[in-house]
Amino acid sequence: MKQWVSLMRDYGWELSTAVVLFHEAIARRLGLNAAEHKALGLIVRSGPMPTGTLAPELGVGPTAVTGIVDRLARAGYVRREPDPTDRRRVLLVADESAVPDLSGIFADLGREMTAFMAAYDEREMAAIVDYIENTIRVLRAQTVKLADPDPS
Amino acid sequence: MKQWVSLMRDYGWELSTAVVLFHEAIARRLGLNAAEHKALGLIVRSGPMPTGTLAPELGVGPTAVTGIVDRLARAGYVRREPDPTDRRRVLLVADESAVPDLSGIFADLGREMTAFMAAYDEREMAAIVDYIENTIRVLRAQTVKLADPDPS
DNA sequence: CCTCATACTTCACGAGAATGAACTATCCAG
DNA sequence: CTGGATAGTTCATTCTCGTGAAGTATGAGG
Repeated sequence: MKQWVSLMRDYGWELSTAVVLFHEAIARRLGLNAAEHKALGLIVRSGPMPTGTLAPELGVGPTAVTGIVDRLARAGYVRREPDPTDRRRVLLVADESAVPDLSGIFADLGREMTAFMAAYDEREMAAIVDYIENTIRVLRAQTVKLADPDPS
Repeated sequence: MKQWVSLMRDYGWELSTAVVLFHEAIARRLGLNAAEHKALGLIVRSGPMPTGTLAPELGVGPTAVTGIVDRLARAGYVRREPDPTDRRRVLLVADESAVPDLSGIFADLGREMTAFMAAYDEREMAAIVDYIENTIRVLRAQTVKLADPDPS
């Protein structure tokens, strides 16, 4: 069992690198820099959100968000909509239709993932899900620890 | 079996996000931007390499590498050494000793990963390794496809 | 040797993006 | 209704970083 440890360490590193490079490739394909890509991801996943919510998530000041959203809006990936409940606010809504060739990439990705995962039985699948869940948990914990140098 | 598919899609997204945020947190902790972090990773993993090798990997011109390496060298993460076989070249060598608090993070990460992985038996472990291998393969393939918009 | 190519650096410049102050519009508490 | 707080934007400024041209040093072929 001991030999798995170093093996997994290498695999973890390679997977991590592959994920990062994949993200970078997507951003480049969309013509977005890191901050814009991150912002778009947040808007797509967390649904319509006000501008102010984005600033702390991105780690930039509120003024920078205006520029980031300007570029995303100009590219057509998001649009600004007034918040009906608070007219000071501007809700950022992802424009799904404006991601032309990327849907093909994600479709390919999903198809290929599904293809090789079809070979797993229930117990193997459960183990994989467990592995992923725990990896996410551990990564998040270490990320928090990295952001907070002095946990007093 | 069908319900796994959408479940895995969400997990894939979350894992991917966690990995990216972890990388960003490391870079910030080291005081490095994306290019510098990427360069350091390449030097650490692929051993001593000449400056010129880095430029295409980072997607920048050779002149930019000088600045990137300057910052890495000033921070103490790498040092320049003359190539004994070709005195025009400058070899970039990672300085392992200059990563103080980060070794603790990686030690924690490895320990926690090892901890929950101890519960898997051989067959489960094999499934997980297979999953990781295939995911890496698929991600790399899609990354290439993204970089090359017109595969003629 | 002499010439040309290669490896890296230096420098001046320019593009991109984040910042803080100031401004407008809106909400809310008293 | 009035004063103060909040949401977002605009503007001028500043900073970072990559580029291209030019310079230095070294290697390789005739």
